[in-house]
Amino acid sequence: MSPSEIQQRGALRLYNTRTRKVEPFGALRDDRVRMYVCGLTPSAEGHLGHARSFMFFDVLRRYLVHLGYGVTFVQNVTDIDDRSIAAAATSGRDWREIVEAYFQSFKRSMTRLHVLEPDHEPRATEYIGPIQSMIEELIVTGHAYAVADGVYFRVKSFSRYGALSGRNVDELMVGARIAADENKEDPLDFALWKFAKPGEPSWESPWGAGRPGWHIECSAMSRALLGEPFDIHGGGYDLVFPHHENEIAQTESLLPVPPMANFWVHGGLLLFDNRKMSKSLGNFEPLYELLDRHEPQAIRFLFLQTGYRKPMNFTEDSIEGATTGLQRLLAAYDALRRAPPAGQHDEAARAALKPFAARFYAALDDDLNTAGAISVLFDLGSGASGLIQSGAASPAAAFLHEAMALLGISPSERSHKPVIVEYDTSLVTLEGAGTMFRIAAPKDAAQHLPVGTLEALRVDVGGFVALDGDVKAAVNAVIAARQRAKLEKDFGLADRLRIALKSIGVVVTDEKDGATWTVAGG
RNA sequence: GGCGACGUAGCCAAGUGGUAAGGCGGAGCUCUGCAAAAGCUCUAUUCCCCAGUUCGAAUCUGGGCGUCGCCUCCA
Repeated sequence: MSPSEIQQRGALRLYNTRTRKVEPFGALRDDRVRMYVCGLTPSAEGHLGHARSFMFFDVLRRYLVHLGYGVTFVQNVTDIDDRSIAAAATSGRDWREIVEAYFQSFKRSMTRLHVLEPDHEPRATEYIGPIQSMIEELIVTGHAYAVADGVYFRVKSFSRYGALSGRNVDELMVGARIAADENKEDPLDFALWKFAKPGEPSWESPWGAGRPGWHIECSAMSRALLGEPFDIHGGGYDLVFPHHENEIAQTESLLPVPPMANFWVHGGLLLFDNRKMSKSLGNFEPLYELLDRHEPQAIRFLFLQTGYRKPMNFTEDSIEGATTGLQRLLAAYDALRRAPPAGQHDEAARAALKPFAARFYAALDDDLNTAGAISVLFDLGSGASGLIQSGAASPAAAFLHEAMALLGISPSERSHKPVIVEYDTSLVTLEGAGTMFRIAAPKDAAQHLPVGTLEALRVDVGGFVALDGDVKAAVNAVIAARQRAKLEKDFGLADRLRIALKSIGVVVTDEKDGATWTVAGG
């Protein structure tokens, strides 16, 4: 089903933190959406909270592309900050090495989660020039000043300070958690440039050797890569204040006409044990570890079943539920895909699908209600047998594929239907109660597959599993032998073979005309 | 102390004025050598509590209780 039949690009509505309303979304110019999403500060391993945020923006990006926009997606890397310097000091390693290691680990996790690569991934240290120019402009225009330990932004010089986060500058003082600093004119002022202490990494500047403060890199890099105003500025809710408030102050102080960004979009935080998952609180499991324990696509599926703006509590129960649900949905997709092609009821079949597609896209248009959209997919999955009978299997499968692709789910092959070949059960023996599994492929000599071999040969293809061809043939041969045993009513042998396959991670599922097998997940 | 969000079945969760989506789990049935999968059916007279507005409220207003977040580095 072509989206254009039922979709109008202007129907997308998005919550805008800047106005605190859900508003119709449109590109500012050229049919191109310029978006900047605050990325990682790689001074520690990424965690699931990062994954939630970046997966959401990934879906937003995919949907904008789907709607026909060109999209320029920028995600920064704040590769210099106090914590990576501190980590370098305690570990004795170079700070660049530490940052690079965490960043590469994070990138691998993003790939496993099917998060698309940003178009630009600028690093703060690569934009020292533009950062310094911006600071210079702020000094010249009276919005910044240099003192003994660095250059600061003069918060009181920007009248709209606090508008994004709904804070009142006078009341911010009362909180008493803002450390007074003898150098600063005002406790609220924040650093644009920090002078280096001995041994710290630094760059030369007109004011003194040092490094950029947090915030300024985003103002400078978004300006350099997207210009102003751009369409969407995103990040986690915890960035609303002070990070995004400060970005606005820096950028808009130099802008004749605000705003810096049309839409400000913030993703809800992920809780773990009902507490915020956070580096500073220390309550998180490294992302790469979690991805080893759980199917990455199931994590994605789980997250998309909660509204992106809501705080969400991650539990083992919830990920198990999502895993099961996703498997069922993909099973329905497989059934639709494998159904015999429809006859000539093409138009009727497409019409049968239209209500599903309409509901699906209506949900996404409504502030990216992915949870509602997924419920439509489940409805479609439940009705799969009916759709097959009415000859709508093919367009239904095509629609499901498109819908899941939008959500970043790859419904690629996950099961292999073996061809039943010539077999000879005498070639199949079991040794050591399933610890050693000797099998013979139809033509080849016997192969030995110790426990764990298949696991070792797993190849991740779009999150699902394909196997090396020889092993696949071998497994098919065993299954063929089992089919023979079943035909001969030797159910004892059939069961032993199934148990043996299971012991090496292969799950056999009988069907009327044969059997399919999958490699057990997890 | 200031600001903000949230509270829907055993669990997760959609739904912002019209009479409770969906998922997981659970129960039963069908199919099946067995197992699994799949299909069908059932699983909240009710949306934290109280008061109010309304013909009508989970949805709006006021009050209360609870949980969480931001105000300091944080996706």
